[in-house]
Amino acid sequence: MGHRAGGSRATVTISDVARAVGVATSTVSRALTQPGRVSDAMRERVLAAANELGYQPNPHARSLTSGRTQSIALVIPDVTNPYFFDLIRGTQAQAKARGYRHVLVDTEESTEMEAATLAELSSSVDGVVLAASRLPDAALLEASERVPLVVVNREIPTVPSVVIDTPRGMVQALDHLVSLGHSSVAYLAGPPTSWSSRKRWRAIQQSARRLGVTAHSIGPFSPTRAAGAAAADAAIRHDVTACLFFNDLLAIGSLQRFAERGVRVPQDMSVVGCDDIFGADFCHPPLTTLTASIEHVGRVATDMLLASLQTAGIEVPAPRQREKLPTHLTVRRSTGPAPDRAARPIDASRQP
Amino acid sequence: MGHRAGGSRATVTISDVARAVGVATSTVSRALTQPGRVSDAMRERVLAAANELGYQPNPHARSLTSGRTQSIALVIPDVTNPYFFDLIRGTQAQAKARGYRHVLVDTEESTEMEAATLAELSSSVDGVVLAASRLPDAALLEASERVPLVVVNREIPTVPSVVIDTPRGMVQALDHLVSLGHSSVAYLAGPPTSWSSRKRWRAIQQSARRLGVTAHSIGPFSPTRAAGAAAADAAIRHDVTACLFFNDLLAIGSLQRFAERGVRVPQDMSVVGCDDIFGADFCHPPLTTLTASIEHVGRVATDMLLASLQTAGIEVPAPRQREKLPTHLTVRRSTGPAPDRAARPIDASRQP
DNA sequence: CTGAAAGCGCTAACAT
DNA sequence: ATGTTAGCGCTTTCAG
Repeated sequence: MGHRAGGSRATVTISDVARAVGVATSTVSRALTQPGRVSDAMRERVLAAANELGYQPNPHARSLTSGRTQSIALVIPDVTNPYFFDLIRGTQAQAKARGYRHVLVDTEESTEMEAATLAELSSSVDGVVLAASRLPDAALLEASERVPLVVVNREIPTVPSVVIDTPRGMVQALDHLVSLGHSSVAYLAGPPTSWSSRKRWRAIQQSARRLGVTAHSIGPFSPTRAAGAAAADAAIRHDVTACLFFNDLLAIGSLQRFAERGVRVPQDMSVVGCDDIFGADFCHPPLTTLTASIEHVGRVATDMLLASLQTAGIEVPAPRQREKLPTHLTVRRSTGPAPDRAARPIDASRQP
Repeated sequence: MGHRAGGSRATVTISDVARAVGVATSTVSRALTQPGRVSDAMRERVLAAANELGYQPNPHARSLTSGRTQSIALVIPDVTNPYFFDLIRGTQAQAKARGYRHVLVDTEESTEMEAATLAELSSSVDGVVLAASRLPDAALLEASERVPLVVVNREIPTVPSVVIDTPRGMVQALDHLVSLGHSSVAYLAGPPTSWSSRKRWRAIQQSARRLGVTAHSIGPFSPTRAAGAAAADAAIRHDVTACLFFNDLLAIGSLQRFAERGVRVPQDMSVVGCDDIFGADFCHPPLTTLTASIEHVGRVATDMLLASLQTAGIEVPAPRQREKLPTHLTVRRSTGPAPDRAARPIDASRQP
């Protein structure tokens, strides 16, 4: 008997309601979904009957005929990463606000799984928000022809996107470090397939040249706390006084390692993270990092997606198809003046 | 033209494949979903053609006829809470492993939204994992008659559930505190509708009586970091030397407040959290807390749900319908010996 | 093992 | 404003 034959009758369909009211199913359908196209009296009666019978529309049947599913998907490489939680929060909140269901898919950093997911999804949701894709541009371009798509932190001509301007943020961070007297910094890079990581390094590199300081790119590292230890070790080996990390997870992971190795943050080493995730403000020491509301990114991406659904097929100037959201440096206690490196080996007591 | 008429032809359906192979649609359907019921040769041909044409099954059509949707929902009160991150991770991972899609719904701590969600979901997913429900038993019982349901951290006769034995954990925590010399502790309670919170307090209360120490229940508090400050203030006012918090979020939130008010943790106040969420190990000081793999909870709940789907309607002794998972105390640096309260006002130098 | 036919529950032209 | 009539894409009896 399964679950459909619970306490009451089996599934109540639209025709049960129609029969109860004594009208055609189409009338019920309209009363339920197109308020203006039936008389008020009729709407009342239908709603009453539907309520009475405990009618629940079957979304699958609805999708099948209408083509709309009233659901969007968020595709991310790793549900484990707190960064994405803020994104989930944003997309989920905005989807719900707009009456859409929210499907979450984790591709586990696998490009194949990502590709397969996009293919499947194209027939089961109205649109996709794709974050931190590991797929090449061409694949994304093709996917965006099959299903409305908004990519996050990726820029591809003609594909709608929302990116955070972290390269500019990295430049600010570098300025901050230079103004603190640092002249040799490291960028601890993210995954090689990460578009963002490459962009960030390029910005740092250029800015370093302009400022006349040296910058090393070290890595790649997995964007995880666990990899933070290796990143910290590498930074120490490169003899820099400041680190710009690909993300907060790496930075937070490094903090403990620095402590273990007797490298004081920020006295001996300044640390800058990126994203200002949950925890960045209460780790020890609290992290100087690039702040942007990831939740906001999720909302903007969702809005962009849903807006494009409205105008799908119609030749209306679609709303902004490309957003670049600003980020700013939040200075906490993990950055400080560069150690006086000359003083240390020669005469540590020079300072009174 | 929308998205269905991308670069190639419009949607490829099962009958396109059938036509290409020169067989009936039913044969294609079988070849795709019931491997054993067609000849191997036929399967090969169908698969080849499907692949060739870029056929993607339409899950909605599939659900409509078969009744199965190959998707489950996770319903939680607040995507914001890191506790649920781990749960999401667990359910999402296990669902995917079993070939199910994962729908995420946030009810925003609203009982009405939770009820409405459960009603809707009953026709759109194969089953629901419901965590931290704010609904009364009766409502859940009824819901579980309409859709396969597994509740997390809630126990209701006849409804499958996965709970973490935090009451027992709280007793351990109290033992730990008593062994450190504490004799007056506070329980900082969660939401009044939280079944878990009530259970925990009952366990603490009984255990305190047995151990001959005093325990106050203070609150309720919203289970958030923000509420941690108020909780800290309340604890200070109640003049206790140790706090058991409903969850880590509250505990972490309190840490900063204690610091601001000059209450040293753990010298002046011991703090115990619950759940061991992301951040509990790197906050300052690292939190003594009750550890249980929430991700594991998610996996177990999902497995239980999917197992019940297999046997739905069939009178087979369903697998364990009730799991109680253990938790254990992880001692970090937020708990320490009780301050020598007698000594302070009288003679602070008594200890040599 | 394969084909024919009947719908799943609903929406969307067409009619009226 | 409402009713009629086709299906959406697929699975599933029921026949062969």
